[in-house]
Amino acid sequence: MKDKRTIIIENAIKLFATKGYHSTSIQEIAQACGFAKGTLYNYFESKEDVMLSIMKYYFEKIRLETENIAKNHSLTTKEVFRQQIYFQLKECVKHRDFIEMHIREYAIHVNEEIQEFLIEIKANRLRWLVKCLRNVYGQKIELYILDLATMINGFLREYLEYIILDKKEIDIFLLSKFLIDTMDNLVQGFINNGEYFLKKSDLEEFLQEDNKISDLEMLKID
Amino acid sequence: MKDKRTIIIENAIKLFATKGYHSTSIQEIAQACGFAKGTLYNYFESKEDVMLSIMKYYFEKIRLETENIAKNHSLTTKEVFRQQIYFQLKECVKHRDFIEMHIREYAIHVNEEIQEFLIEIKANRLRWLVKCLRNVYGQKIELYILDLATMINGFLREYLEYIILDKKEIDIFLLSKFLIDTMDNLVQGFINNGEYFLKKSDLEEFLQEDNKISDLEMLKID
Amino acid sequence: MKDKRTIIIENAIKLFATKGYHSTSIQEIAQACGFAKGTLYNYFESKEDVMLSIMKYYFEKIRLETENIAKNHSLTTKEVFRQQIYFQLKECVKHRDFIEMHIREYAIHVNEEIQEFLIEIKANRLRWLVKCLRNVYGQKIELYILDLATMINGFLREYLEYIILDKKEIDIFLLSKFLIDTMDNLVQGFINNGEYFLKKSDLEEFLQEDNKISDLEMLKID
Amino acid sequence: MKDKRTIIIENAIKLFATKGYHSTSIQEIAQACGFAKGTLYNYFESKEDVMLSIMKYYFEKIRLETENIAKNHSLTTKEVFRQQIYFQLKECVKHRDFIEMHIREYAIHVNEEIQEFLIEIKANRLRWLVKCLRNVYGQKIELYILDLATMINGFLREYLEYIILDKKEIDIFLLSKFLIDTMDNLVQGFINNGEYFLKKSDLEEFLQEDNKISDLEMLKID
DNA sequence: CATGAATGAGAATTCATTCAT
DNA sequence: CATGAATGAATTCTCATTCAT
Repeated sequence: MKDKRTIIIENAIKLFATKGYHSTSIQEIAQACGFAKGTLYNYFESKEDVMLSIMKYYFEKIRLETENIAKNHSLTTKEVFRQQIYFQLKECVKHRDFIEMHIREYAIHVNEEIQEFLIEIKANRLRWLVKCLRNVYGQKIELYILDLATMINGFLREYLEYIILDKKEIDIFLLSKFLIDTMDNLVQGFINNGEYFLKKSDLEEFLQEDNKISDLEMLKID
Repeated sequence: MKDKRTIIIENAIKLFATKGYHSTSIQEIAQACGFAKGTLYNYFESKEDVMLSIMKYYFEKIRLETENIAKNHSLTTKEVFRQQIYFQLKECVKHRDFIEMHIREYAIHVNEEIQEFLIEIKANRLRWLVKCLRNVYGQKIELYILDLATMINGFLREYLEYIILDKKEIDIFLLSKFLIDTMDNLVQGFINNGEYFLKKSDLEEFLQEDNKISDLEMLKID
Repeated sequence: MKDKRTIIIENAIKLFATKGYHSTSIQEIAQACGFAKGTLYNYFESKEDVMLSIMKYYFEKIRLETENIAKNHSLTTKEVFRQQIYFQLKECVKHRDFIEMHIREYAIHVNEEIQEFLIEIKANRLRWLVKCLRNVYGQKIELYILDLATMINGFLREYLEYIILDKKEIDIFLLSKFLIDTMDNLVQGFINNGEYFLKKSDLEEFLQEDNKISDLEMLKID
Repeated sequence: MKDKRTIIIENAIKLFATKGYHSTSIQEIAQACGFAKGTLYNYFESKEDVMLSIMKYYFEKIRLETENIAKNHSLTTKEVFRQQIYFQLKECVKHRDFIEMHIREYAIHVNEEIQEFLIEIKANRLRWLVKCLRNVYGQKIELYILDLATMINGFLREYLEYIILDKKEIDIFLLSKFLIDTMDNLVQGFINNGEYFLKKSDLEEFLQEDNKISDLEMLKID
């Protein structure tokens, strides 16, 4: 049963990425899978459910793969972080279809459940980044930690867009190193200036962990 | 006649932002406007045309408003740039609905024309940022200018998302100053390290100006 | 007032002939006339009324023109008939648009009134042909007169179709002579054989004249 | 599956014949069939497709039936021709709805494909008539063969109209004999006079057979 | 009279979902 | 489980007609 579900998810994602969620019909997905339309409904409750399942499936997949890879390390925390970023980017390119869909139809309006799921993913990621930064730089960046996490997210997103949407051939290894260096620069700058923008209270609901998606807790690696 | 078009655009944008393009029907837009369904078709050729018009309307509006504001200045180029960013953010908040729609349905699949329009907007913005950076920092950052522009974009996008999607009350003036400071940090860091990532050849097609949308040349202020 | 009506009719006929009644919109007719849409409704009650008026207008026009031409004659009845046929064909070519529309959308379903009008036209034409034949050949063909009239109609229709639909360049003068000769042949044949097919009782309702359309009584020439 | 297609075609034809193509909605056809609207779209691509399918279906049906009937004959070529005409008339009456639709909406503007199909049918019929005439009368009528074919067509059309539109009860057997006799008269007359009107070059494109519709080659019996 | 914006009924078509086989 | 025909609600778009200016 897992097998057919996977086939459906992987075909659906491809179609959603190229044609968009709303412009892809169940019929087309079934056709791409080589199944009958009705068969899809034995594995998914609805088209919306396909979408939600895709998200759960891929985020979980990416989380697992990242987790597995980043286990054994007698390395510095910074190098661990760099490797994690590197592998995340690598996974993103590997699941290019999903990421493309995700970029294109960010927070696409399908239903409440998906909406909430995406917010959780976002919050989860922020918490993970904060934890990583804390591991790497220690207490001295506590004041700037939210701004740093936010900026890193923005950078990654922007570069990912070049890679995915504009199909640039980019050296991901170099990019991960470049990101770490840039991060060091920023940290140095923050410490010199003493300035920060975001306060913990600004992102309260993002930062407090609830148990909703403990089973997906994406990217919670260390 | 201009009046009704504007009413339609402003109601449509609100609906697109909250419900998404595909989940909003012409019927609903008409209802929100207090018009009959047919009336919309006296002002727009199709639903797609509503979407494209929205984009042209708002980008033009934002461009014009930014342009007007940033005219008289006996200020440093850096301060000019900060004010421009400040006003852009302000405009984004003012046109919150549009920006929300834009964030949510980035590169949404409507049709080719809209796709191309969005690419032009993106390219245009990159060129503008590059020009600003050159004005502010001069030749010494030429090597890093694409990375800087990319990062600033990512930075702004991420903070905008907090403001728009998560409805944070954020002090935009402070944010603009914080951005400039961060930018200074980045520049300093780049110059110290001598490292860069993006090469001119990577973004060739984005950088070469064509005349397609000279009439919209968004945000080309100085 | 007559003037604008005529402009409308003549533009409408052109459009109906090329695009068909249902595929031509009031908007298009108005545009072709250079009027506003509303203006049409000052001259016609509805689109259906335009169609009916077209038919009345053209049949009347053709009738009048034929009538005028065929007045002075010191000719044989057969030559008169030939000339009438000749002029009718000529008029048909002159009003090619109307005839084309008429051929294409024969008995088109617009409304009851038009339906009835067309039946009257058809009956009228049959009566006229019968009268002509009686004038030309006298009592001896009385038995065969309905078949003869029917056949002549069929012949003319078929040749007209070549001229109008297939845009053949055809010598109408020769055609009228050819028709008369063929008719002579048929008459000779009928008289030799003594056979006929249609009986007066078959076409009763067509043959009995009522006054419904006395004002149009098309083609009632002599 | 064939079954439902047939039900749809037969109901559609009835409605098209009485109300006209454009005044009949898909809804009405579905209702007449006892199906849901959507069901029609499982069997036909569009309303236009229904129309084209009707034409192909009926012309093919009539062709097949005529073909089957006219096979065994130890008869004169003239008698064969008469029987063929007889059966064609009979089929026309049998498929009264289709013929009525065909008469009423001759060359109706639906789309290019249907337009072309009708022209092919027309050309095909002309070629078939020419071949029959040649079989029956031999070389001596070669000069007059196009006029003869045209006239026979006009003749049949006119009488068919009485039968179909005016619902006359007519003895088709007698009509077929009457047609043959009339044809003989015409042939005799043509030969006596030596006159003809249509030249081969006038109908060139109609006469040259192409392979487009070889599979429908309507009424090509011998 | 002339205008043309407004109307809204109605059309064709799509497609997620159901369900009998 | 697999199928795919049937469904019908929903959608976009058209267009004859009205009517205030």
